[in-house]
Amino acid sequence: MRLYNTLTRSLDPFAPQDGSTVGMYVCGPTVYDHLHIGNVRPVLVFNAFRRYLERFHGWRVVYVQNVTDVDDKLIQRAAETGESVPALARKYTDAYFALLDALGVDRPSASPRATEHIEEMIELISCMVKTGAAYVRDGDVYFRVSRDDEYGCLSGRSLEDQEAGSRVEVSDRKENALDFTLWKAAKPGEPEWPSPWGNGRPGWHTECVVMSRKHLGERLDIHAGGNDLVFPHHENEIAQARATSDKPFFRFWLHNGMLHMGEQEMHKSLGNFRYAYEILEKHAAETVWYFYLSRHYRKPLDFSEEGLEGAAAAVGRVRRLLDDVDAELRGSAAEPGTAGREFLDRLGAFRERYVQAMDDDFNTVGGLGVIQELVNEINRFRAEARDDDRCALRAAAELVRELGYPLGLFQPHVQTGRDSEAELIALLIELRAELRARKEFALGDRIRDRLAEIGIVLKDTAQGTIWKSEAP
RNA sequence: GGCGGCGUAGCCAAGCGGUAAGGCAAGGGACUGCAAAUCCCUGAUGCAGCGGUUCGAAUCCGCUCGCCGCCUCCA
Repeated sequence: MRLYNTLTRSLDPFAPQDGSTVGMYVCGPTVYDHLHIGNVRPVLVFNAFRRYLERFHGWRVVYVQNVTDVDDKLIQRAAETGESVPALARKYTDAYFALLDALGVDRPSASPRATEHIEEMIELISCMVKTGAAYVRDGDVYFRVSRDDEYGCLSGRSLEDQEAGSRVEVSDRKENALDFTLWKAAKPGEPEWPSPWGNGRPGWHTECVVMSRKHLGERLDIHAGGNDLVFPHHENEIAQARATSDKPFFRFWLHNGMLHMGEQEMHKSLGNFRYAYEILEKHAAETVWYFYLSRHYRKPLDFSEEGLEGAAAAVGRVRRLLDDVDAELRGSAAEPGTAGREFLDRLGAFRERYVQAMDDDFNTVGGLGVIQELVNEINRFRAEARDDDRCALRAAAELVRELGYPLGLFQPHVQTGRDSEAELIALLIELRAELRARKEFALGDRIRDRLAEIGIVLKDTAQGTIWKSEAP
């Protein structure tokens, strides 16, 4: 497969270095508030990516996503609400994991906290101070960008370029406006840890270097995050990695596009944001996945209620097909005839085209298109297939579920009903068929209506009446 | 000022030099006692505009117009 690599600015062929395990690091949340709908994009996109690598390439994926639980924003928020920083961090860390669960997102292989790696960060910073890659000023420590010839290699901007722009505020403490903070001296009341430079806390850019190395070791395959992190965050990570080791850092840098509200990027400081949990109050998780993955991950995505409704309709059409097939084939176990086998032979091409799209820089939109075409194919077969071929629909439905899995779509509902329930419903359907044959429609409709009231929906098809239970 | 992105039918959107996927919405038809669902049919002679390269361009190059992002914490 090939992936667009921000580091090389080109589509590069990708495979894990050791041939079997992919080490992946995705920048996670700063837990000072609930995740907003923009934060959800990398969570969904890279989780889908992880699932795809595991299921369709057979690679094991070690997926690390950090939790930043000490930071200026957290301190500020705590001061506003009167809570302690750790309490605030715990509260929103819990909310973050609850959101992952609600979305049906897999838990990361590891979710390292910044506060659990203070010692290691101090070690790394000490190393940079020792070699002159960093310098100390009144209890603060800064990275010295002038010592790094390759600074700017990720974001494609030279030091000269940026100084010319000079939008960066010049601090009298820094040697260069672009020098960034590695360690920040604590003010009274702020969270603090002892260090060789006095009490303080680490800067944001150091934690990801320490935690990715610690949890991935040599498997630094992919580093991912929003494209707003390219500069300065990821640039600064690379600079620190280069300053502290000769070993190569991440080979692939993947960046998702921003979520827009109308014409603008959504941003808390603009006040045009919405919390992610609000969306789940109105829409199923599956709808949310479909919406986010129906646009290529590198492009900006316009958030809209209409978009979500369109996604819900698209998901619903596939869901109904799968539900109908499940209901129709309930209990049957036969071998398809010639026409059925021919139909199944045609299906392989859909899987191939799906993989082709997904392997091409994770083109989930193309993948979704293939699934929709597959659904159309199944529907056509379903409309004309003879009875002894219909069992082929089961394998077709399985294929839809297989292709949908990485995208968080079309997985079977948890089965809650009991066999006796199914038998009772079958009995009622039988009675209703008898009544309809006698043209006693009023009584027949009453059975259907009463069942609908308790969540059992009947549908009369050319192959007889099928039923399914509606999720409450 | 530097770096980068986007503009494809009513709406969303793929496409990466070989003759415009897919979804949503809409209309017509079939099926049906009624429901619900499904199936079939109908769509861009054209991909912001103008030039250029090519046998061939939505796709490459140049210019123009419009929109957006990063360069400061931000997914």
